[in-house]
Amino acid sequence: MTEPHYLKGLNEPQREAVTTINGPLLIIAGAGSGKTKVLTTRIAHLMANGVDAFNILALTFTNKAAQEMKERVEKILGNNDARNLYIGTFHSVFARILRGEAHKLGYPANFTIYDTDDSRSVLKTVINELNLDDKHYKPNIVHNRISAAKNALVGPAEYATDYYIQQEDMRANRPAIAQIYAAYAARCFKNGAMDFDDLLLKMYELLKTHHDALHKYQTKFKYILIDEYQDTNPVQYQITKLLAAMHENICVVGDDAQSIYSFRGATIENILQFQKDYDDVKLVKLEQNYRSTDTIIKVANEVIKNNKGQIPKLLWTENATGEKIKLVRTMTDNDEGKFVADTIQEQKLRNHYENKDFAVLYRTNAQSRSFEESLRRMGIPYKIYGGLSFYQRKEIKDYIAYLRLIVNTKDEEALKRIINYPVRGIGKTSLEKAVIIANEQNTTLFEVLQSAAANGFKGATLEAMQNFVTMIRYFQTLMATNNAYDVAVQVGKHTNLVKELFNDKTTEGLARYENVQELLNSIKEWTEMPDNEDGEMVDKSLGSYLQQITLLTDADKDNDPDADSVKLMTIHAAKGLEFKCVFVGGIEETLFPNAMSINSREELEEERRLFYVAVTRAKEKLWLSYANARYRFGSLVQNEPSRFLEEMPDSLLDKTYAGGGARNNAGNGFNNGSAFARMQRGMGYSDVDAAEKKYGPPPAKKASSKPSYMPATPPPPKVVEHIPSANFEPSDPHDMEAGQTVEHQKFGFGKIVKIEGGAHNPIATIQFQHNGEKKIMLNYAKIRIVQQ
DNA sequence: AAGTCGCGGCTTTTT
DNA sequence: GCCGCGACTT
Repeated sequence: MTEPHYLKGLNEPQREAVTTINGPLLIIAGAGSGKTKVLTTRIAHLMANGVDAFNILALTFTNKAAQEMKERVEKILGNNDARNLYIGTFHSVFARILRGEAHKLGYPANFTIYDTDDSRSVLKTVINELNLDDKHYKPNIVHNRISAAKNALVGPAEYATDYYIQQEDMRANRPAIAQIYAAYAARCFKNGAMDFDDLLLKMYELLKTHHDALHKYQTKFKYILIDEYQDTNPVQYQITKLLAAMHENICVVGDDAQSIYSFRGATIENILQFQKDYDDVKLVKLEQNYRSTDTIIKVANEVIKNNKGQIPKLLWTENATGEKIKLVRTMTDNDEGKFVADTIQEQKLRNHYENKDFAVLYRTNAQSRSFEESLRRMGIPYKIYGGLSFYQRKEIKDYIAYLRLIVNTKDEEALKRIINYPVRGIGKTSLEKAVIIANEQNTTLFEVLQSAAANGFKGATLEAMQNFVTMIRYFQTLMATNNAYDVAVQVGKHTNLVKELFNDKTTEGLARYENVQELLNSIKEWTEMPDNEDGEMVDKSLGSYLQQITLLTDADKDNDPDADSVKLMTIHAAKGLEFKCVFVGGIEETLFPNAMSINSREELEEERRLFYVAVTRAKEKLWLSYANARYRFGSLVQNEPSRFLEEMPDSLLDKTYAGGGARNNAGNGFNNGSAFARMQRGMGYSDVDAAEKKYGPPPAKKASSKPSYMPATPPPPKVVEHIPSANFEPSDPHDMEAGQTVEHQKFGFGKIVKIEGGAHNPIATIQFQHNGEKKIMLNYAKIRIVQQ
């Protein structure tokens, strides 16, 4: 028997993973171990052995990954049978299923999908209606809490009665969250809307409560594959368990070392539980890395071994040793940005890299700014993933709100957003009145507007409401016979939305107009794209469009993935990706590991896994950088180098200094003095000596440096010099309170006037003897309590 | 009713 | 340092 061509080039464990067709299969796949190749080849192998694509469900982490896998399967098989695969993210696959089944749960088929902003907005409304203070019950805090509950399969009733949960809410002084949760869930239902978590939760409910639906999908999905299994949460686990129960042909792929989403309920327990839930789970480990140099792999291994509790495995590679990892210290975050831009320029010239070979990774979105600025200044094309997305822009949200309302008039969030935009004379007062009536009559806001006369509205307001309703109704008739794009164009015309923006000739107005045009183009593109995935229907309706648009991940929104540009993103967003050259920035205590995560072993280990993910994105070259000080909340804050840096062996590192102004950096061999160290001392930086001891003297500024490369950082304001006492030992911020006499490392002695800002980030107002009154962030400043 | 100004809160990470 | 919100203005 001849071996199928696609098995050639697979190593032994890969081959085993691919050819194990039946039964539960757990693949532990280290970073860069050919996981995607295994998954796609396995799907191809299933199909080559007679499995119908209709019977395969594959759950991936992004829709883009799904698309790519589909294409690769088609390539392997040399036909287009793969188009019938059911493949996508958990959220988009379930949204698609729910669209057909929503009526069973009392939702309209065209249910709206609320993104995080929508959820918070609804929460704010609900919180105010319950006469609670939204300053205390902050919508995002409440939302996180509700989201966590949903992901753990805890409904409102159980939430209210669970002793442990209630204790937690009591301790946080937020006892009414249970009440808010119930009201929020009811409001979403009334609005005909599901939030992100509902897409999972309602899918679970559907399978749990509707036996016919369970049977239908169990029968359909004879083979199930799940990627990034370490990042699944309990709802996802339960859903896939239900779906797989009939055939038990379930293959999950994950790497516990890359589990980085516990904050949204993911747990690697799912991997361990998997082995308990099924009999005879076959375990395959993919440990050979094909992506990175040996040095990168060694460093990654060294760091991750500091975590306790892992599934035993060792990543190894036959790849070349490669260069040492460049560990770079800079003075400020702006210098860090300049260093990255300079180095990219240099590497392009010297080693013929292209822009797209580079990625800049960071812990928080806020860090993108300094990189962005430097790259722009150097004229290097770049693209930022994440942060404020296209669809979060006001003008886009407004436009989409119209489309949402047309599809689902129950969607109160959408209605409120556009009822008076553009201005049509339905002001705040009238709207509030209508909301009250809707709540009293337990009907929707749109229905109140529809019977505005009967509800006592008069004159111009009445007329405006009637016109508005008539217009929306008109769009709905269009929708019955037109595709998403045609309806969207008509909306723009009739509402004057487009004209209004067109007439705004300011720069921002112009940008907004262009954004709306881009939106229309993208709708057009979507409408014209062939979409016969399951061969059942070609649905180019507005409702279908809206449901998929909300679920696009950042990677999916990249409309030109082949563009030659440097890529900037958080490490989370870089999961599953690889780049020839990687910069990881801001590797400092309080940033990475993040200050929020240093209080428990679990959280710290997740930060370390995140660091591991960052490092293993690099194929050829890796730069790790940290700044002595960086701007945070508008002021310069000093940070220690990250503890993770100490976990890497010196022998694999190439430590350099790239202070503000150094044009040339890594490995340039300069070593003629320490002008920068002196300059830093003069500017009041205190950690230069320590850093020099640790990392050796920094190379001096290159004599020919252009003035434009001088530090952009203004010198800190003059302070009256204070020499800390000999026994200076910073006190715990939690021990500080108003009235105490304290000593600040730099500002000297003073008295705490008051402390604000909550326990997580206390800010003290301190009256100093010689330096006036200052606001000090206690988490960062070094302050000693002198006298209670 | 709409626009302007100043204050405060914010920074984890995302579907 | 930026964005959103509320208060205040026209």
